[in-house]
Amino acid sequence: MRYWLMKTEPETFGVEHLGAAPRRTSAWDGVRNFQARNMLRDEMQRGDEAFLYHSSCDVPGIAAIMRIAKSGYPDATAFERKHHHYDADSDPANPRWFMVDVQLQRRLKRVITLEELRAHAARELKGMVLLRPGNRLSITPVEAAHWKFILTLE
DNA sequence: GCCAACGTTGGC
DNA sequence: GCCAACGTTGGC
Repeated sequence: MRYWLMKTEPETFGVEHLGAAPRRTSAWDGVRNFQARNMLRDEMQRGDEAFLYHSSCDVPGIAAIMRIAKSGYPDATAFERKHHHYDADSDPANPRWFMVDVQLQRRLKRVITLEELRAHAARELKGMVLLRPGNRLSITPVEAAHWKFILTLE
């Protein structure tokens, strides 16, 4: 089992959108970056766990834990002409973009902020992809040791 | 294959 | 709103 961190803007798709109904799953659509696509398509497996990270907001940070409920499958929004994420170059016979289904496991008791994570960047969280300068990837792998440490901050 | 121009991301 | 850091595009 692997661990991931998935970024989202809370106003667009935050923890509230995942929530409420138990066992509800949501498709993580709209990823239009090849590196992230490769992870969605090739690496993320059902049962993996992922931090839900809120970006572009007042307090960026980790807000919840999700479980991958379904491994990668074609992102159908790429084929919908009217859709915000439409991509004319994605051929339904050979889809370019992929998504996974996620399921909320639990909200964290509090948001673990980017600032806090950065405070440990030189030691406990050394090498964490999220903290690398210039990183913009919306999906990043998380090492098991980092995952555990972050939960101790909660 | 190079690289400049451009668009996007995302913290601040 | 600013801007650095990337990714993508497209001319050559």
